[in-house]
Amino acid sequence: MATSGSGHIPGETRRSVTRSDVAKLAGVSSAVVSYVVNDGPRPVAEKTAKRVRDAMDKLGYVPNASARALRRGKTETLGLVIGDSLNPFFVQYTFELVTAAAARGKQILIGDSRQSASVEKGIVDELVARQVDGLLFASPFARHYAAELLDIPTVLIDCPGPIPGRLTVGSAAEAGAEEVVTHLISHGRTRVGLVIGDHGFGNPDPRERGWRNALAAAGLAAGPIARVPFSREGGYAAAKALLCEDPSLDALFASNDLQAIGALRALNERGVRVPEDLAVASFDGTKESEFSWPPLTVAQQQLSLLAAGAIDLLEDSETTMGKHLEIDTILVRRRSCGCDDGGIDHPSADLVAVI
Amino acid sequence: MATSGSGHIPGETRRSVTRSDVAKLAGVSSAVVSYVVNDGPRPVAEKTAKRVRDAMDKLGYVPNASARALRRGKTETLGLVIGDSLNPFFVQYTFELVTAAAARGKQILIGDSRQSASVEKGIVDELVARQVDGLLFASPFARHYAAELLDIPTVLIDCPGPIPGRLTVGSAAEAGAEEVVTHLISHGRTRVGLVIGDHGFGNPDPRERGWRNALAAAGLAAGPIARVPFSREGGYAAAKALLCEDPSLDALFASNDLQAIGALRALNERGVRVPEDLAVASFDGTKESEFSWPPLTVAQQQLSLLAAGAIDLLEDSETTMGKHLEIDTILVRRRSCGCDDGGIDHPSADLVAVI
DNA sequence: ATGAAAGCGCTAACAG
DNA sequence: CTGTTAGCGCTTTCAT
Repeated sequence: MATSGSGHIPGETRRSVTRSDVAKLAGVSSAVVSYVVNDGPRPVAEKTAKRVRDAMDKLGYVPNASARALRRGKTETLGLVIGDSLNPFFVQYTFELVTAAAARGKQILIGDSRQSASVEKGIVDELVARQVDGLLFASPFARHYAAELLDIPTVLIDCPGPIPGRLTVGSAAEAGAEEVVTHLISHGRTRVGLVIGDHGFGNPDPRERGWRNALAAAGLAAGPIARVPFSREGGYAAAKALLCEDPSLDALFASNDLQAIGALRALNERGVRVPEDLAVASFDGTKESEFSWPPLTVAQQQLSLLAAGAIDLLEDSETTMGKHLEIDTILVRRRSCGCDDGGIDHPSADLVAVI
Repeated sequence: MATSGSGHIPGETRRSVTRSDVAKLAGVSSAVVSYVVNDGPRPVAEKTAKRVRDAMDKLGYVPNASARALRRGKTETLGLVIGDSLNPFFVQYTFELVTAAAARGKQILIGDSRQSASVEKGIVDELVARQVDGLLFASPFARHYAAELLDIPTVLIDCPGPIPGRLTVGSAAEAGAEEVVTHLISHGRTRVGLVIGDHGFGNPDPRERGWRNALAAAGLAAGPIARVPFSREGGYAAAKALLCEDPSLDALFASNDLQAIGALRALNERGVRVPEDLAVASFDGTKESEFSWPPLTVAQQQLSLLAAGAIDLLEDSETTMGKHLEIDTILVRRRSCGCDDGGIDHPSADLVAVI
């Protein structure tokens, strides 16, 4: 036995260790190394297998994923295309998707289309070039050209309703929005404004419909609407505009957390008290909504369920076609609507060390 | 000419279009297709090239990245290992890294180690298997075992100071912390607490040193310290603990935005007025810090500079070795320290449509 | 200016 | 149980 523990000879040529290096050192054929690495398709004598594993360790062998993908024609990898990777909602969604995929032994490659159709085209090409086994889309353009790529299984993961012939996943947005707006109304609010985006996920946006439904069911007139980007800045501008447009406003429903958080800043700046003067609620329920001031009452999307569902749908895409998976939102009551807010959801006071 | 516009025959076998399909259709050899795709290494007659391009379009040809990587031995891809991909700081950092890499024609593969050394090991193996040309680490474990993989260029991207023989990038954290704490003191604060993490980036953490320096320079005694996780929950717990530990506290410096945001919620809940009763500042300067209430005064890290520097360092890693790139932080004054806060940084009021 | 062909590292028949 | 080998799609040297 050589004494070189870590197995890599410094200053040596850069070529990486291959399967045949391992085979040579273990005194077997390269096929056997393959059988050991993949635990099949043929059995290997335990004694031999051990020799091979030792050789792999010694040489620091890592199988070449490109070669494997080339040979197998599949990569155990999924592609994810997002329209805005800085939005905490998609950040959390991505995290859950990666987790769900990992549980099924799959990796995820992420691309941010930056809301641009042409950038997105490039990303999809790249993902296809990398031979992803499936594609997940959280992007406005998806429904259009994704139709051309039907040779690769595709799921639209931020989709408000079924689309014929497509696999889709989404929250029950209309019902969720209606529930949270109804809750606002139950606090005695009668003039509820809406902050919503323009090129959202559906037309009219189901969150807008939910807001209308709640108002109508309570016999209230529709409040003013501000259409702004789905961003903190958008919400900030919207709140300012709405406040000056309609002084009788006593509540606000925002179509995502980001807009609500922007609105809160505008409100706080002007000394409008939330919830006393104006109640606020939003749709999404990201972590950030729990730590705003005041903490936001939200229709919370169940991301781990959505994510697991999306991955499952992709897995079974051979057999399933044209299915829509809908997950209910959860009404989370916090301070911004006027409910009593009992502190954060998962305290960790035990972890404090004060000196 | 066939009339089938999109070029893909539905119901046909799944095998994807290869270079030789294109070659056949264009009536050239596969080598020529390669020359056209790569614009070299041999010139191609313009007429021939056009025929090839037409064939590619017609067939919807996308080069197979695995085959190319296998042949070339490189992937034009970088690996990024993060300890917590949900932290907005790393989210923004990642975004900038992807942008900087894209500008140089490189992709980035991201892995989240979830603060676990063993998970991280798996991620690195996966990245190595995928033949990344370089590795970026924003993770506590990096400095240890990354030493074994010196055959692949590596940059530590969240590193407070030089490490012999390693490429490192980081903000001037000690100076930045000192500047922002000094600023707190300039508002007349004399009892400044510290909220900091445990297994941070350096020991003692440079942010802690900066805080001490500022206090010492002003002839003030060190305030109380709370050691908590680098999370919103951690900051929440820390503020509660510190408040009850030391009622004379009139300022707080948090080692990251997340902790400060958690602290703000605890303070707001208790009716402690910020900044009147207690000033707050933090380190990082993510977007979230601009939209908290009150907005946070921060030592802001210059992520686009750090990211561009990190990518450059990796590019030149052949020639450069053991370099540390340090970028200054920027003091951003907002309401939480007692400064007048003039509204958000990039308003977009022009984008509002009110109905 | 273009074609033929070797070979990157791996998997999976097939043959012992 | 293990060895031999063809070939995945691509790049590139060597011919032509």
